[in-house]
Amino acid sequence: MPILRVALDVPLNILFDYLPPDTGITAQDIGVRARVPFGRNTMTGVIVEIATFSDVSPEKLKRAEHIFRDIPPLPPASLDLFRFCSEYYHHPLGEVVMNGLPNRLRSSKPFVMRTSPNILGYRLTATGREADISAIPHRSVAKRRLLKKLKETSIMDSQEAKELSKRASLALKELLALHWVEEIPLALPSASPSAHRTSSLPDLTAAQKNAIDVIAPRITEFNTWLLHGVTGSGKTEVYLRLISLRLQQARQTLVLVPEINLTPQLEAIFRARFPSVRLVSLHSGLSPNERMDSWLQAQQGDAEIILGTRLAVFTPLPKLGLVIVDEEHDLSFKQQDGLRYSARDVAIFRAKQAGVPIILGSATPSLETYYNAVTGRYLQLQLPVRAVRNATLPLIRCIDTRNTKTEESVSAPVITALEKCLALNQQSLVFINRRGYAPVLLCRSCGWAAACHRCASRLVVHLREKKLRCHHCGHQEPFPSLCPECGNQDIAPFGHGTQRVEATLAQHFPNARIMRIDRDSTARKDAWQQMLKDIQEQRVDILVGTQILAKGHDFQNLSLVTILNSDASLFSTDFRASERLFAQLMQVAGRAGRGGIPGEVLIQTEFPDHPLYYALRQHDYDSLAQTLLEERRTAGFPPFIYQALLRADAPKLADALSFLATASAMVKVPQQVEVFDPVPAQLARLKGTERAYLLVQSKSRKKLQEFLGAWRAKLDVLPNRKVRWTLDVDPLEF
DNA sequence: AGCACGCCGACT
DNA sequence: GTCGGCGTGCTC
Repeated sequence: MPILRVALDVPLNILFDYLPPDTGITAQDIGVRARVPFGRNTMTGVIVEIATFSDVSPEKLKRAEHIFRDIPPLPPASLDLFRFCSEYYHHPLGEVVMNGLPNRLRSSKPFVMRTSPNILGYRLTATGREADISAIPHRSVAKRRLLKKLKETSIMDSQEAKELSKRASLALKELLALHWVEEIPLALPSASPSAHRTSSLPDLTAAQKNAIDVIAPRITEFNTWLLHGVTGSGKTEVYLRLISLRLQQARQTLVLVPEINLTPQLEAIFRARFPSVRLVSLHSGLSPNERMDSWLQAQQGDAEIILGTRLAVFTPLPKLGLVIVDEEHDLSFKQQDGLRYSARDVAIFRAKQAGVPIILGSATPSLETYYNAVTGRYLQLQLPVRAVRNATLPLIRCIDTRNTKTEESVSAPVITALEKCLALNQQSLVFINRRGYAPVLLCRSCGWAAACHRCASRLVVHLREKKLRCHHCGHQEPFPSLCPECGNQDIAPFGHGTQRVEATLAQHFPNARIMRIDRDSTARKDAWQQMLKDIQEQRVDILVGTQILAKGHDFQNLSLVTILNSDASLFSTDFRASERLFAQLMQVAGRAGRGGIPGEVLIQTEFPDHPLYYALRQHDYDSLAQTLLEERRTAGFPPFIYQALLRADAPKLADALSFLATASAMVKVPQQVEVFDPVPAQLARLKGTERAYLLVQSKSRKKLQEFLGAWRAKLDVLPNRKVRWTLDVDPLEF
């Protein structure tokens, strides 16, 4: 009797064995979902193995209830990918597998295959053509519009229908029921290479051409390529040409981007270049059905370009031919809870597994990636100049705030530069990476500062909303009128955020059109897209905003960038702070002067001689990267060492710390592996739970992995009252 | 993670 | 005398 080995979404590091259902199973059922009894409930999991025997005693074995054969099974490559992630990140296989599936496949309801909305067409029946539109009630606007349009165009797809009215799908259903309209399958958009637009492609720079010429002959083999291009150097164009190559060979391309924000823009660019190609996007902003549609098209090999955020890295892609990770240095590729994977690293595994190239693109590669490039593990290609004719890198200057007065955190040279920009009708960007009005509310009498009661953090003043807010847990409370400690009225916001800078600039430039862009102002659905449009269409003069502005956008008429307050990160205890600050400033600075008008960047700082600002002024990523790498080498930090954290959360910090101490004491630490003392996390309390961690590191990734594996087995059986723990391999935050 | 079983405090 | 607190143990 065959035994089904099922991966279930439970935090247990085992598979569960089941007898096959009465309907039987076949070898083809590896990789399909099964509904099984589990404890008192039933659960849906994935069959990852079919065995001939079970170690579980026969009387305990239950019978699987149902095998879902509604969609094709997950291919062996996907199961291997999940197994790799489970082993490398030391996370239960069941959680890894179920985390990789769209929600619709995790439920215990069978998935009803509906015809994809894009490929259904509608047309009038004979009855429909004779029907009298005026007989339709006037308030049925959707129905009227649909019928009118159908009479004009004879066939339309559901996409077009939706554009006519939000209620189109409902109206269509009614019309179908009346037999006025019928559904017809439309031919899939043709994917023939000849359909690609080949005329009027942009001219390539020499460096772009070189990059393509170097990669193209090796487009069918695995290599990790670092495409290191300055801001505005046209990395996207290189992606497009390489994708086009693979499209001609009927291969799929997976494109990973750091944020949802960037998908619409990139999607538009890709669709414009490849109008007849099937492109799907995959990110957390989709509805369960949309996500399911995209996933299915990808899994069946119909979608040729898959554009998504980190979660897209788990999509089965039978014809994978190329992987692109844009802005590879971005932190958001690392998941910060549950399965703590790095989508960039998982993507490299996938490329290797499929034997296809992967392109890591960035203007400021992570030091890990850079190090791999200089040591030759990755192949590096440079794009050193901007792609737009006459566009040069902006001139970067520092304003020494030790001897230049600032008023409300803005110095006179910045004001002058903004004035000049306004006079020229060019746009400017004021970067301050801190949203809200002020980062802290202080009592000047007793020194009290408003703090979050659930987190170890200060509350941020949001003056416009008259609220104090915690940026970590979202808690908010009304703005107090007196100090709650001493009753004094002398409480005042201290420091500067986007709201405050916006207010200051509004006073200076009453006639300028100022737009604030941060998570608060872009929270409303589609707000950011609308704001982008306003910027592109020159309805804004000065942009005040956070890092949202830093990423990937082309503002053609933007000539000035000012950076107000970035010194704090210079002397942070986090050894990655400099790397991040540099990347961020380089990205923001890179917004200036992209369209061919000369750009200027002003940085207010008390440390203009700091090597980081020096490198920034020279646009010299390499020399700073070399310096930082040397520092990391001497200090024994990554990439010269491999790290992992054992993280523990508990209501009381002492419990978390003592759990970690026990965990550390119960294991023999092998040669070449170091285990450090438990310490409270940087943000020691978050949403009411105390957090601590323990650092483990080794020069040998293999030794570290072996140790973690053995340790985890012991941790699994360690009684952990009140404490929740996880392993974080290759941690980025401490 | 759920979910039950199980043994000790304040209530109809 | 019960209702219910959350400690401990199990899930094929």
